[in-house]
Amino acid sequence: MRTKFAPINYDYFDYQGRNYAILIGRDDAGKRLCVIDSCDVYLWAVLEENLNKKNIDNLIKKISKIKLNVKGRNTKVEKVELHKKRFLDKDVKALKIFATNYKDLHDIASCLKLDGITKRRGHDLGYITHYIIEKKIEPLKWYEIEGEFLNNSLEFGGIDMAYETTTCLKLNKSKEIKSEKFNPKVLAYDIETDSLKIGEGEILMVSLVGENFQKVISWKKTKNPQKYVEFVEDEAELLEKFIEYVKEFSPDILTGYFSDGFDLPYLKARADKHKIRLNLGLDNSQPKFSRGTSITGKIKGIVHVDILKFIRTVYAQYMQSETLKLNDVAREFLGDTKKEFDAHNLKGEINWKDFYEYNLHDSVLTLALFEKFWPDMLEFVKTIKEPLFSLSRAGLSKYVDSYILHNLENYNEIPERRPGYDETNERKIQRKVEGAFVFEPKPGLYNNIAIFDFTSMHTSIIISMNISSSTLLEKPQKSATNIEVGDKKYYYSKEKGFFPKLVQGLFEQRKKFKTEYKKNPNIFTKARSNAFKVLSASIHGYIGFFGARYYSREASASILAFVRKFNKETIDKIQKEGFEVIFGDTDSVGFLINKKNKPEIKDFLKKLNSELPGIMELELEGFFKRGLWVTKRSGKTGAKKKYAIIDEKENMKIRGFETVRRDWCKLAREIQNRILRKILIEGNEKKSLEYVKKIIKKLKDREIPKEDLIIRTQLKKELSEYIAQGPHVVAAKKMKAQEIPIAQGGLVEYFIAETKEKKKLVRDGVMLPHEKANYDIEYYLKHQILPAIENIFQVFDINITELVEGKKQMTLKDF
DNA sequence: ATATACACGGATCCCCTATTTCC
DNA sequence: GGAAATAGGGGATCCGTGTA
Repeated sequence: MRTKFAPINYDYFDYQGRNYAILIGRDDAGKRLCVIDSCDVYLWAVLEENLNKKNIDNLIKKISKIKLNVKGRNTKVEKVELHKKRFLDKDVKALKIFATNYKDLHDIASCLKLDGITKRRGHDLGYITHYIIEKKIEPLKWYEIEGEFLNNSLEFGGIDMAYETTTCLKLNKSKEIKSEKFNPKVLAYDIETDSLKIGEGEILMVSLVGENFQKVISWKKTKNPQKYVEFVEDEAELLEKFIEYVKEFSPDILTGYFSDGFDLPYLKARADKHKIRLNLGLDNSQPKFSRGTSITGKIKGIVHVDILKFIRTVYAQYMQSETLKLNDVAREFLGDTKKEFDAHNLKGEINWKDFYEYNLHDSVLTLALFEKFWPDMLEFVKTIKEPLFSLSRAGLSKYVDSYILHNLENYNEIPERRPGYDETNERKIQRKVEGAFVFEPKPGLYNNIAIFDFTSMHTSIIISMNISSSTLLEKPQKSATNIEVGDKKYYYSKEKGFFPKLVQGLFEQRKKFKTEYKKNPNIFTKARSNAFKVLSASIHGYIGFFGARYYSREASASILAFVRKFNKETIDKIQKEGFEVIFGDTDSVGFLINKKNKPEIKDFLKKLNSELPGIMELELEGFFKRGLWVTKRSGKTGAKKKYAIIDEKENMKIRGFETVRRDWCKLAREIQNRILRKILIEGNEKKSLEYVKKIIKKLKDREIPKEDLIIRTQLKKELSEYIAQGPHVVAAKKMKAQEIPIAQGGLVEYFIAETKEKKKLVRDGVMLPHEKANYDIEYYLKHQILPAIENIFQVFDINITELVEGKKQMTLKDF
């Protein structure tokens, strides 16, 4: 039979010792299909350079005879071929060694420690990645396929019968076709429990939300519930009903928010308790949880997506919100928030109807978030060619790694291996490479500033200077690009390496899709542009990441040395042109334009650009009306990575100041923000002083609401791991004692209260938000407000601390 | 385990010295 | 008068969170 098909979920199974890929997806009528296919499995053995034909033939003969029995499985070398390949930019002869079962490639590789073989590669990709590379059947793309029905057949041990509700096909042929976007069927879910510890409480209700589908199932009954609420007798029945509805809806994707870490394991634990099979899988199997630091829940045939993980990988660093809680993320991306309901305080009277609504709305938000990020996930899946499941769990290094692996054959390259345990540790303990250059600013308030910055600086250096692990030359060459790193000098080949070429491809596509987005802005062009932007920006981080296949400390150090060199040279050139440089950090430079007009500055920029090599480019970030730089808290030197600027339209950009830091209380942040704004708009500090006086009076009169005094700090490690007992550690301990849930990664909230004892330590005054106590006026004045504004007034030669404290008598009236 | 380095700044830790307290 | 306790100064370190 012939049909259209888009694969969503990839899995594999063994039958008679061989591997088969099992692809679950949809046809163009929306019907679910299960496609079974196989591919050659092999690894590469790179040969010594000077082997003659006879040596090679002997080697092939020897290898062809390898037979193994691993865990009761017979596996053998089935075929050996000699190929001309490239490995790390060198021409090599390599043997392609085919074997029976992918899982045995490691054992085959151990048999290949033979004379004449220098490297064994390509057996650590994972079967699914290997399959996609081999067969080019990529996730979420459309194919026209031909195959044979498996109708209760015994082929493959009757696997089609396990997938009883699904049509199964054995694939014969496939061809990619251009077609509409793929629209998956998505179901979001969320549970509410009376204890947050996995499996320790009871599941009170569960909500399910999909297209035209809203359901809350609960055994906590009340009169006149909402239409979407369905009652069951007890928790066991709730679980059964949940399974039933998931099966009935039959989603491609089941999504939750933090569902890997909470909802799915909870459901499984409670099902186990009631001896119910949580048979959500299309083959009626139960979810499987991977071990490791963070749990991952996998359901056969359905892609379980914990949307939180994708957001954390791709968006967290660009987000405004200070936590990744559903409420904050929904507010930022959807403009919607959770329903008001204290689900953690279930003592006393519970308004169940509110609770149902709260539960439903969490799923509504989760689905909305999924839909919001679906274009992004789709584009990433297509770009890195890995299935949605692995994409949604991977970090940026995995994204880059996958992109490289799936593009290697364009360069006839044999893949490099993942570093082993020892190698990883060795890389970790290496001294850090020197990073970027940061110019020390001269504190002050300045007018008319221009800022230049390099476009994708690290990436364009990799491309322009041909930097990678394999283009690094062992010996100096006269014509080669070279760069001094410390007391060493590294040389890079003139001949373009596959890695820089691959990065160039990425970079050019990034430019192309950015243009496409600007011409035709919609969510899909935006997502595509963003996917390439994120990937392109992650390359340098990848090279310096200890787990990377193409890790190179030398390359990373060289890139950073070039970053410093170009930044310093640019600063030099700008100064030589007669401008005063105010700040510079990594890839940007800010300077005073003085009497020069904008076209003159732009001409100057053109001149600078004409002197840059390769694809490197300096661009105008903008003209700014005014900017403020302050001193460090200690000493008189200018503080780096801390400034506030304002453009002609009075858009303010604040970097590094306490205003943008979540571990300062709202009061301090707001005062600082208002002061910065007043100063930047008016060009002086007069009105700000008045404002500060007003606030300090309010503070002293205890008129500041407690909410503005709450300090939020993340608990980065386990409580027991802390050496220093800082205020947030003490607060977390208090929470534990009061049975308020707090775990590693959670946000701790507290305020500082007056204490009777002659206090020395801040932590002695730590109080949780709900605790009743008088806030410590002195602490908030000396440790929050003054530190936040002191350096700003310092610029105008005003000692605000002295004004407030030192001359109390004189200023009593003022304050 | 899951991209990098640079930087700020609060709070505690820890050592030292001077001063106070105790017997 | 001498030993022990205490205060406080200051650098080192821990820690979290920014910028790029």
